[in-house]
Amino acid sequence: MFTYSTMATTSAVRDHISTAILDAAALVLSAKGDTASMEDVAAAAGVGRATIYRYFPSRDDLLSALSEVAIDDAHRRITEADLARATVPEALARIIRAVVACGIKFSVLTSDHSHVDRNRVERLIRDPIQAVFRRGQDEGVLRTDLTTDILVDLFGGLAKVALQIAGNDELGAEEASAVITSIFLDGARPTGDAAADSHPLPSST
Amino acid sequence: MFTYSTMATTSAVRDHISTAILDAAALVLSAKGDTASMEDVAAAAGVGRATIYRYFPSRDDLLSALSEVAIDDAHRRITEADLARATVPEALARIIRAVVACGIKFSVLTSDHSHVDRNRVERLIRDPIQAVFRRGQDEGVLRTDLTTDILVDLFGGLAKVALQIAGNDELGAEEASAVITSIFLDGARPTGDAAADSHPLPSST
DNA sequence: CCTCGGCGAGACATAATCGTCTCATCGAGA
DNA sequence: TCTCGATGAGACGATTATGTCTCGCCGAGG
Repeated sequence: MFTYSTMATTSAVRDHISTAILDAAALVLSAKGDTASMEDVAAAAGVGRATIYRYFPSRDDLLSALSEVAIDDAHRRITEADLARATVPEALARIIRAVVACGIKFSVLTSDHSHVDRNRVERLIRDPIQAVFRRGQDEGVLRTDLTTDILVDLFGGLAKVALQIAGNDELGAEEASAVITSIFLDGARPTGDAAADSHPLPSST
Repeated sequence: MFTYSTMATTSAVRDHISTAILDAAALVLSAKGDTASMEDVAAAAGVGRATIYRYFPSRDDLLSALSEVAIDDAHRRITEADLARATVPEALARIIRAVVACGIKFSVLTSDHSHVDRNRVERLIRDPIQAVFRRGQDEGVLRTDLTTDILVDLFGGLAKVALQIAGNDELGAEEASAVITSIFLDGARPTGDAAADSHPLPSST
């Protein structure tokens, strides 16, 4: 038998340290890439290298856990965004806000070479987003001359830029998401001042 | 003394092998990230590992040479695009075409963690592109509520998407560049069917 | 046919990292 | 104060990649 108080404190502390390690890992990985060593992570987390192995048995386990946390965080924010009950433009803005709020963790999911469960990302994150785009096309708010896949890719590319300029403090999170939504929906031409040049697309694929 | 013919053949062969190694390095690095080993590169290039060291004394030298080649290639294409003599929308399309033509090599320049001379990239590649955006704003073709820096970043994000969908063979190079240009300039709303939702931007920073 | 230069294969030493282990220390709780 | 558990520091062997070297091979040119 053991005292509950002790266990409670301990497990709370464990969670705290575990989170610190994962955050540090996200930071270091996004900064130095896959070549970041366990010592780098330990230093960034302010713990000893051995401590990391007490929480994550191997490097692979750490990376997998990080990926898991990133997916969960992104999924939670996407779910809370309640995309289905917002207008499409508002839903797009919420998606960007969710991505920016995820911050560095989100970039873990977009870095090709790591331990990311692509199927989970697809199902938990990309699918609900893609649903917004499909709805946008159905409602006539989004172009239908491009596949939803490509629209999602384009929006995703802009989302990464939002992450970057919000991380650089070039713009605040709110401004950044407004900019991305505005550019994606209406483009970079001065508002209301369209035309002046024709850009025919090859008829839809 | 030595025969010219021998030297000529040899140096031609050397150039050929050197290029093969650099191409393989670009391919492997973009696929596996910084963790790619010299053996990976050698295998991809179809040469022995020792041969790489005969051409590039160290791993660093290989990466630096690769970066150099990538910068030169991108710079050459940007220069040949003759951006200053095209309309802004046409210039944007040419930029995307140049990026897509660069292919995998271009992604070397955008991968944060490597031996890229940021100043050279800034001066040789980003500056001429930024000039197009500045001109676009001056001519009233591009919004002025965003800094040119941010516009370039946004366009860059879309350029990477172009690279990706062209690499996936989802779209041909021409289509991809047309799509990106069109989305960037006019957005994802159906053409001519604007309105329906207001998205006020915070007044320019 | 013979020589020669470069290539592939692989052995080798070195360095870095991983993963395990031990030990001294430190703080929380009895 | 004393005990216990977890931490940080660091030693250790194992693994892996780097960079150097040698050796056998092959194809080009004489």
